[in-house]
Formats: sequence, C-alpha cells, structure tokens
Amino acid sequence: MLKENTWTLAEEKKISDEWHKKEPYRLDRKEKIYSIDTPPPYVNAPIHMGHAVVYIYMDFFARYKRMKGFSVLFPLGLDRNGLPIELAAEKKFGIRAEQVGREKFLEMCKKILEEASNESVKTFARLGISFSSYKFGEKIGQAYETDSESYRRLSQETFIDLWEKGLVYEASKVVNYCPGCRTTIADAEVAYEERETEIYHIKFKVEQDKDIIIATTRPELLAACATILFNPEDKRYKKLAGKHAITPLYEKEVRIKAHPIAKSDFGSGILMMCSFGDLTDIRFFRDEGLKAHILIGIDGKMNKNAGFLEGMYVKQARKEIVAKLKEKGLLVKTENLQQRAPICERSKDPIEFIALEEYYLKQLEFKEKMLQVAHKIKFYDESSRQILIDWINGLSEDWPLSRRRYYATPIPIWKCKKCGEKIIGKKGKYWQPWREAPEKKCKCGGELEGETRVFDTWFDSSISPHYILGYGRDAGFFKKSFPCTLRPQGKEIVRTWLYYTLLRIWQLEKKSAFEDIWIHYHILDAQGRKMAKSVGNVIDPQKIIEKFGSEALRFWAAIEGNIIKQDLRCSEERIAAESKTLNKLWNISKFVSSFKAGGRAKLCEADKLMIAHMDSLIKFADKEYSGYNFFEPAVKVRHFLWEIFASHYLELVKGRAYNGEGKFSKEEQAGAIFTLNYCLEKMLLLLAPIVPAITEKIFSDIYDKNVHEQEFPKVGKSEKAGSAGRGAKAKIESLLAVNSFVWKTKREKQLSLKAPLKEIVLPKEHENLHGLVEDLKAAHSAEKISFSSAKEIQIRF
RNA sequence: GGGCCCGUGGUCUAGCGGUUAUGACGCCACCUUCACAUGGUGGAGAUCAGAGGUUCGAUUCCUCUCGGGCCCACCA
Repeated sequence: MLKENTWTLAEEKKISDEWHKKEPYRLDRKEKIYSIDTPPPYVNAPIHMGHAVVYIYMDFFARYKRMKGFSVLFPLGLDRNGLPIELAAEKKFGIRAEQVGREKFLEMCKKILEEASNESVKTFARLGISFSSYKFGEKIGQAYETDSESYRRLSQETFIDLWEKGLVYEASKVVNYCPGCRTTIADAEVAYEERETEIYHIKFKVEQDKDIIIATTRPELLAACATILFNPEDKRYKKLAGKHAITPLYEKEVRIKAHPIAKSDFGSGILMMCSFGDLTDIRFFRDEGLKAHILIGIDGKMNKNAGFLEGMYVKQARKEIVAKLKEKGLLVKTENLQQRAPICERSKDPIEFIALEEYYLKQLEFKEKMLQVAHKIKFYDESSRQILIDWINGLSEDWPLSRRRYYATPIPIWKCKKCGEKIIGKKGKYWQPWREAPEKKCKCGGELEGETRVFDTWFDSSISPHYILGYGRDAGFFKKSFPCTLRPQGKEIVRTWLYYTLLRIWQLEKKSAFEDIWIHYHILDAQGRKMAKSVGNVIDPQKIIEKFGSEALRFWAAIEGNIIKQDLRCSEERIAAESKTLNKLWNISKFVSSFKAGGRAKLCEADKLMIAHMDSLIKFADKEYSGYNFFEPAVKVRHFLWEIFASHYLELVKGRAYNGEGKFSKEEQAGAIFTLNYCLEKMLLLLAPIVPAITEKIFSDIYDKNVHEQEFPKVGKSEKAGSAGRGAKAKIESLLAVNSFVWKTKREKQLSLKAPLKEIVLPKEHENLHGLVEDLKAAHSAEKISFSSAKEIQIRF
C-alpha cells in the first residue's frame, strides 16, 4: 500500500543517494558477463545534456541485462589525459610548457586536475546511473581515471606487446604538424574548415616560350616547387609538355608535365607542385617518387631552404614573398578564394606538413582484416557500419603514435647514444624514460637516453576494453569476459575511438574487441542547434534535474525519439510532461494497492483480455530491449499506462473491484484485483530500467521486493489469457470505442458519467464484447446490454 | 566530387504497399466523475517536401529535383 500522496523529487534524490553510497550494482562475477566499454567523459568541464542522455541509455541497457540474469560490468571512467589539460595549465599559469621544464609543468597539470570538480560524477549519481561502483580503484568494476598509473601502465604494456610483434617502427616522414600543439597529429585528428584565402597568380618563365601564369595559395612554398602540372586534356598547355619552367625569385628549373590531378577550370589551369601545401601534395610526391624540399621547421618557421624567407613564420613569409613578387612585376593578380583548409581538431590551428621522425603503428597492412571485423560486428543502427568502412578504406598512412607533449603516457623506450640500439621497458611497471633508467643496459655499454615523447591519447583510449576487463591485472576475469560485449559511442568518433580500438585489440588478440556497437546521434537545443559554449545554449542536466527530476528526464530520453537514427531536440516542455506520467504511475499504483489481494480468483473476460495484452507488451519489450531499442517499447508502455489501463480497464473493473453492492461474486472481485496487480507489477518491471527510482519505491512498498533484483518478466502462461488472446487487439479497440461513445453521449445530454442507463445496444462490430457485458454494465451504470444488427451504438435512458 | 542519413498537423514524432495517417507537446470548449485538476471528456489542426515512374492501389518501393544534417575525398 502506498502511503504518500505523490511522488516527490526528495524521494527520488533519497533513492539515488542510496545507490551512490551503497554500491548495490557491484559486479557480482557470475557466469554470464555483460560488459559495457563506457566512454570516459573529459573532466575539465561538467557533463552536458548529451552525456547525460547517453549515459541514461547505457543505464537502460545495464539494468535490463541485470534483469536478464547477467553480471553487468558497467564502469565509470574519467578521461584526464592530454592536451586540454595542458592548455588549461598554460593558460592558468601564463606559461608555455617548454619554458618551465617537464617536471614542473606536470605538477601544474596535476594542480589543474585537482581543481577539476567532480560535478560530473555527482550528476551521474543523481541521474541514477547504476555504475558497478562509484569508488575509484584498480579493481574490476571500480571507477577509473585514464591518467592513473595502472591505466598508463597498461597502455605501455600493450605497446611493448605490439613492439615485440614488430608492429611499431620509427621513421621520418612528412607528418601533419600542428603548430599550436607543437606536435605531430594523426590523420584522424585532422578536421577541415571553410576559410577565405587569397590565391596569387604568378608569372613563370618557360624555356624558349612565352611566360605561363600559375595560381597558388601558398606562394611562400615557391622554393619547394618540384614540378609544374597541367591536365593532359588541356590544349592550352599541351605544347609545354617536357619543357622546363624557371621559378621566379629562386630561378630554379622545373619540369612541366601533364597530369590528371590538374583541373583545367581551376585557377589558371596549370599548377605548381610544392612540398608540401596539403595532403594531396604529400601523396603526389610519394606516388611520383619526387624528392621533397622541406621549407618549414618544427618551430613553425621557414628554414634555410626558403632562402630569404628564413626565420619567418609562415604568415609573415607569405606577406614578404608576395611583396617581393609584386615589386618585380611577377604578381599578375590576387583573388579571394573559399578554401577547405585542414586544421587541428583540438586546437583549430591550420596544419603544416613537415618532415619529422616519429613512431608509427602499422595499420595499412591490417586494412583487409579491419574490414572483415567491420562487417562482422553487430551495429546498432546498421547504417553506422558504413562510417567505419569508409574510414578504413580511406587510410593511406600508418598511425603516427608519438607526440611531442607532456601530460600523457610516456613512450617506454631508451636509445643508446653510442650504437643507436633501442631498449624497450619491461612489462609490469609504469615507465617514465625521461627521468629514469631502464632495467637493462645496452649491449655495447653505451649511455642510454630516455625517450621524451608521449603517446597519442587515442593510443591510451583505444585500450579501454582491455583495461575494464582487467587485462594484465586479473587474467581469470579477462579470459572469461573477453571480448567486451558493448561499445556505446557517438558517431563522430568512429574513425578514432572505435577504429583504433578495433585495430589494437585485433593486433593483440586476433579477435574483434566487441560483440555489439551502439552508435548514437546527439542532443540538440530546443531550436535544433548543436549545443556549444560559444553559442551559450548548453543545457546543464543538473538544472533539468532540479526542476523536473532525473526520472522525468530519463523517461523523456526514452520516448523523445530514436537516438541511434537521429538527433534529439531537448525540450523542457516535453520533459515536464513526463513528470506527469510519473504522477500517473504513482496514482495508479496507489489505487491498485488500495485493494486487498488474495482469495480464489475467477478471471472474467476483461481480465483475460488485459493479461493477454500485457503479455504481448512484455514480449515486444523483451525483444526490443535486447536490441538496444528502448524507444518503441517505452512509447507503447506509456500508451498502455495512460490509455488502455488507466482510462479504460480501470474504469471498467472499478465496480467489480470495489464490489460495494455485491453484484459480483467474491471470486470475480478477486479476479479484477489479481489482474490489476498483474498489469501493475509487469508494468513496473518493464519500466524499471527506464525509471528505476520510482519503480523501486512503488515495487517495494506494494510487493515488498526490490524491483531491480527481479527477473525480467516472462510471458504469462497462456491459459490465463485463454481465448481472450485471440482477437484481443480488436476487443480492446471495441472496448475503447464503446466507452468513448457512452461517455460522449452522456456528456452531450449533460448527464453525469454515473447517470443510470436503461440499455446499451451494441452493433455487430462490437459483438466481440460479449464476455465483458457485466463489467460494462457496472462501468456505465446500465441495466442491460444487448446486441443487434444495427450499425450504430444505441443508448436508452 | 563521392557516400550516408533525414524532410509526415504550429512543434516533435509513429507508420515503411491497401489505415477514417499514430501518439505527444501546444491550442480551443466543457467537466471538483469517490487513484490522479501533474486529472477527465470532446474538438480544431496534415494536399504525408516537389515531380515523375512501378503497381489494381504508394506516406510506404524506384528515379530525379529542392531543402536540412553528417562524413569522406587530390581543387593548386
């Protein structure tokens, strides 16, 4: 019996606090393990609405799987690695990392992290997310941080494995270089931005021929011009094939060639190929076997190859050379151009292409394997698979792993100063080669120099399933639980987090890292815009929770739309509406629990009908939940709750359940009460993963059990439903139609809904309500209900 | 340039060969009906983006166009 009149936010908070404190969802390590590789949110900002909703979904999965008898590994992780922390430290202390020295800078980063609030964790707890634990530690299921020693040690250990398999090499190649971050970045970290730039038309001399005009956006790279290209179809330039042009200012002879890469209708239709203006150029040089002249150094300044531009930053150099060309009359014209320029995904700086020595992880030779994995794994939604396939197909270079940064996992390598031999650290320890010596010595006895570079943070992130499954920490559990069951993540990080993880786990285990991949879209603001700090439209889930509660937010998240197929708009109005649903559920429960259950029950047809309907709902929900679809079942259960159960069935059997006038037998009364409870109990079970707090409260008050420890309902035995099962849907439709008609008629006659009726005559189409006659009589205070061949329902007063 | 997703009442959504085209929010009218006014009942509101095609029949399948979003790519 429910005592309280309403469901309150205070009660909701009490329950989530309890979960937070008591760890009721601790991993119990039974036979069937279900593991979720949660995406650790970044700690430097509190989580926003998008995180909240995605974690709510993951919580649906976790809670459902527990009800299905799985031991669910659902870890809380926090991402604390990488550049954003460093940038925050540089900003706060007004320094540059390389000025203060490594040791000191790392301390500054730690300071920033100490100040990072644990608001995110609080929000998760308040949302009722059933993490295996909220306590931080190394044990399986405990909360973890990506900069912890044990996480970084694992990163290094897996690197050592890959090194020993011969999959890592060091090489000097042209890389994507971010001048802002002062490090190499991988293709996966390159983004693009539409920008306005200027394109300069420059005069080149040609041997024994008239000058040609070449258009370029990168005049400062003139010294690196290696060849000049025109389209083979282009009649204007055909005669120049094989001749040589002289670069202006630098007076270098370069060959003129026909090549399909040149588009006749762009610029002047003839272009200079320099090392390196963009990714195209890099591939061209590689394909043609041309020797590159690198003009830009690691400091972002022009080097001595650039001649008179030496020492200038790129921007400045461009200005300088344009002025010089103009002065000499070599600049024909300048135009504006919309250009898609490669930028660094994190710092948004334009990428430069320079030659650097870096460590690479082989990935090109795994393309076929990766495609096979991509085809084999189950994707929810299926259409997201293509994103991964496209990315794999487009790979053209191995993965540069090393970064010239600080707050990240160090590369556990030492180099012998004498013989150049590379010594790799031993497993079982977290190594910091820049400050300590390895256990081994070089064979030649030479002095060892510790590596100062660190790993790409994706190298850390891509080991998350191994970390959570206890690889290297708990061999027994790892063996039992690998591969990880589910990877839930956003579609924008398919090319990074998902791809890199699949690659690395394949290289280590020769198996797919996951069974299922759940790819979600995003939460937009009420106007359908992306949430962004700069727009100021970021919705704080804490504010929503304060106003409407986490249960309303959770219910809304389930029914707003299908997040694996489209973006969801966040609407306070609709979230508010779901707190009404919670209230409705509360009141229904209060009503049902006001009847004393028990005694021999005889099920009337209306009861069988409801049970049959409830069972079909259970079947549907079970099937859909197991495919990560909570949207449609939630909508259906919600509809059942409001319409079929509350408005119609409840009104129909109220009379029988009260049985004040003794019109029904005790058994029939008990039948109504049994069915009310049957439906309520099953509804609570179906809703438990979605709205865990209110269902827990109601379930324990009425049934004296913890709803989250129950098995997911199985479809009731068919004899209960009996013949009502057949045509149940049509019967329910008839019932709804008849009730509506009677209510409408009474209202039109300005009668109370309880006003007595002499007779209701039902037409042929509602003949299927035969078995419900007694309940209908009671519900509408009708003396008699009969059937005729008429088309319409008739009512006699 | 290529690929993927999406265009259904004011807003958001279901349907995916035959429905009087779901449902929610909002709107209007009436109602203290004993679980609930965070309620009840009723109502207005949709040429299912546009044009072709396949079909006896298309919101549902195909093609194209327009509009929105995302991803990839070698336009200097």
